[in-house]
Order: sequence, then C-alpha cells, then structure tokens
Amino acid sequence: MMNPLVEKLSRRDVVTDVEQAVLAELLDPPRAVAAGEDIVKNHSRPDHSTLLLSGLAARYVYLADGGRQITEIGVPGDFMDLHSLLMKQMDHGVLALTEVTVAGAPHGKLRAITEDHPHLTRLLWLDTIIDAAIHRQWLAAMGRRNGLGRFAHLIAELYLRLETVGLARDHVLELPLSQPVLGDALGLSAVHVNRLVAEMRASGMLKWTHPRVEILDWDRLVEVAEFDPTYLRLRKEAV
Amino acid sequence: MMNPLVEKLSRRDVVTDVEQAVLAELLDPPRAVAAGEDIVKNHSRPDHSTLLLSGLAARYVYLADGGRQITEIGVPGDFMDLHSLLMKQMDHGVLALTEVTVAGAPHGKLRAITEDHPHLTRLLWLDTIIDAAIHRQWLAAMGRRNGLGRFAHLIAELYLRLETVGLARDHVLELPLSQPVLGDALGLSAVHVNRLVAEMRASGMLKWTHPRVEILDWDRLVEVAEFDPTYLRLRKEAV
DNA sequence: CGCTTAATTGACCATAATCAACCAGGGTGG
DNA sequence: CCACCCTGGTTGATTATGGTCAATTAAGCG
Repeated sequence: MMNPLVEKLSRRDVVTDVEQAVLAELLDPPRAVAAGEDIVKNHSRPDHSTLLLSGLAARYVYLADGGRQITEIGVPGDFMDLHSLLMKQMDHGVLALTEVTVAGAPHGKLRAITEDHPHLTRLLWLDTIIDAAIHRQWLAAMGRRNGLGRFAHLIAELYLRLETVGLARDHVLELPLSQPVLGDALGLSAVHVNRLVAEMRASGMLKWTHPRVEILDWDRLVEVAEFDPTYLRLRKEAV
Repeated sequence: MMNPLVEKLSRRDVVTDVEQAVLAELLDPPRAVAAGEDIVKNHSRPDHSTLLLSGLAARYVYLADGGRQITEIGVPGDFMDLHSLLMKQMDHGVLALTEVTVAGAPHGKLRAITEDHPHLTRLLWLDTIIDAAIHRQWLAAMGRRNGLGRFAHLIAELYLRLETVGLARDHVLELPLSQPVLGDALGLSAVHVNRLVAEMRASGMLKWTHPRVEILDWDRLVEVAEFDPTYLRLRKEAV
C-alpha cells in the first residue's frame, strides 16, 4: 500500500521517485496512539512533526469554560502539526479521535528538505496552505450557515478527503466519531447534532448506521452544504 | 519608513540585508485600490500575490443567500493571497475595506525565492502558517464563544497586529470599519454588533469614537476574549 | 454483570436574528 | 445652495435557532 501522504500529494502534482525516497527516509518508525490520547500537547515545542498514517485525529482548542472546539479533522496522509517546524510552539493540541498510527518526521530532516529540495518544499508548504483553506471553509460555515448546512459540509469534505487516500468510495465512508465529538467540530451541542442526524436520516439525504455513513443524495448534500471543492485542490497542477 | 512586511518578519527572525534586498526587488510598483473594490477575485488564477502596504483588507466568502463571511482582516505587511502561488486558483475573494495601497509580487519571482533562498522561503511559509493559526483562533471564537468574547478577541488581535507594524500604540487603534463589516467578520448581524459596542462602552472596557478605539481595560479585554497571543508568533526564533 | 459513555427525546430557555422605525452624515444632481 | 438619497448607527419588538437541563434507553467495556 502506498504511503497515504504520497497518495495525496500525487493528486496535486508529480512526486518524483527521489522525492518519494526522501519522504520515506524522513519518517521515524510508526507508533500507535489510543483513542482519546493527546498526540501533540498544546503549547509544547515539538522537535518533530507528526504524520497520521491510519485512523482519525483532531486539532483542538480548549476554552476557559471547559468547552472544546475542534478546528480540523485529520485523515490518513495528513501532517497534524507540520506548522510546528516554523511556528516552534504549538498554538493548539492534537488528539487521536480513534486508535491511530502515526510517524514522526524530525524537524532537522524537514529543514534539510527546505534546503535541498525546493519542489518538495513547495508540496509540503501547499499542504499547510490547504489546512488554512479548510479552516476558511469551516469559518464560513460556522459564521453564516445553520447547523444542517454546516454538518452537510463536514460530511462532504470528509468524504472527498477520505476518497483521496483510498479510504472511501461509492459515497460511503466510515465515520467512527461520537456525536459529542461532532458537536465540538461543528460548534454545536451534542443534543443538536443528534437532531440533525435524525433530520438528515428522515429526509433521505443519508443513511447513518454508526460508524458507516452512506450518502444517498450527493447532489442535495452538496446543495445544502454549498460545497465547492476548489479549496481541497485536488487538481493536478505543477507547483 | 521600513517596509511593513520586513518589519513584521523581523519580529519573528533575523531578515538579512540580502533577503531584504530580494524582498524589495520582488515587488511591482504600488497601486491604490478604492474602499469596497475587489483586490483579488474569488476563483481567479493570479500570476502574482498581493502585499498590502497601507489600509485594511479582508479575505471573504459569499454564501448562496447573499450572506458574507470575512475570514481574515489584513493589515499592512500582510500578503493577502500568498497562498495563490501554490494553490493556483483562489478559494476566496479579497477586498479593500478602506482605501489601500498594494504591491504585486510576481509568482515567477516568488518561485525563484523558493529555489534560491531557503531561509526566506521559510519566513514566507511561516507567514501563511500564521494565517492558518489566525483562522483557528477565529474558529474557536466562532464555535464556542459568545458575541462579546468574539468581538473582544478581534479587537485584541487587531491591536497587536497593528502594533507589530507600528500602526497602533498605547492601547489605541484606528479601526475604520463599519458595523456591518464587523458583523461579517464576527458572524453576527450588524444590529447585534451595535449592541455589543454599546455594551463594551457602557462597561468601561473601551472607548469607541469611530474610527478611533481606545482600550481602557486591556486586562479585562484579554480575559473576556481568552486571548493568548502565542498564535501570532511575535517572539524572535530562528526558523 | 455493573459502570460509564453515547444516543435519543422532551421541556424550557437564551443568545442573537429579523423586522421595523428613526436619526445622522456625506455625497450628488438639479 | 439645497433637497434627496444612500449608508450607517441606534433602539425597540418579536422570532428562531440552537443551548441547557433532565430523563430514559442503548451500547461499549473491564
């Protein structure tokens, strides 16, 4: 099986054999993290970045009142904290939403890539740029869309991102996330998430038999979500 | 006067004379854009990125119902679409919130920087990383903070970012933004923004004599906003 | 098999939206 | 010069989306 990172990057531009070798040599041996555990602590100063190889993870921020906001859901092939290479100190935490396997990429080696491999550097840079683009879509949804539209957008996005790395197809995805977790991602209460799931089921938009989600009416999902996949940059264009 | 971009980058790491020269040579002649005009159109494919030299600008997304969400407010020294270098197609629009002056940076020259100047590349990469960090803070505010906390966070952020480039000091900032625009940034209606301004005035947190905002009680502002400036990365640390 | 967390449903509440009206200020055309 | 218009600021009344509280059931886990 191809490395999901290479798989994803290859959707955007050619990744040469040399670059694939550099990426393979970059990673420490994979390790498992249990569901619910922190992968990167907030305010820590990592000396490596962490690549998600399997399972789902989340970037999150805790609020003073105990509330939590998830700002991005990571799928296999995503670096969860590539930005710590330059940010130095973490501005948020990363946790495992399911049992995950991850591999570290030492900052020394990543820095060496920026010295010796400009094109590969641009590919990694682009990956952090797409994180920002995902954040912007979530912001628009959070600020100006109601719960249903927001939820639909999340489903559409996760489906496409999982499909990109070969983990979803035929409008079916595995989404082993509890409703409280979805609430933290959507900025909604768990109770309201539950009602939205019920509504989407009742309207025939999707079939939700936890953890399997089948999108029955993709067109309506896209319409309700106002989903425009431009921001995922899945077109192959040289950088 | 120093280029605000150099001023900002110098807060994060040393910018060598050579790098400053490269940045100076990078830019096309400045041009003015009137308030309300688009600087970069959504879905366009720019062949240059645009640096904001004076005035305020916004990244924004339009919704189907005519609603608008501003996802970031740009201050002088900010590239409004540096990400288009690698993203290729814009995933949002950029507009002038006040009269602004901007300067283009041709993608060819930016790409050359990534080939020849790894350290400067990392500084530019970091700038897009901080855009993402700002988005994350806004997301947390949007999803889990009420209007007052959200508004306070925006004020604190803009004060620090303007202070960084020498455009604010002594807890006073110029904020020539209408309440409808602030509403689009905060995900609130203009009416509610008005009420929040009244509330912050009444509580003695700040003095708001449009367009001048004086923060009378910075500590309380920070407390209400739960503002933690880590994400702006204003500490000098080699990248 | 008990314990904890998640899913579900109902009742009630609150933050903020919408609707509406009025005023102020700046710009424009007659 | 001035009436008119448009946008923005302000305030009140009403509505609605979604939160909170609470209780019950279901499900995962040691």
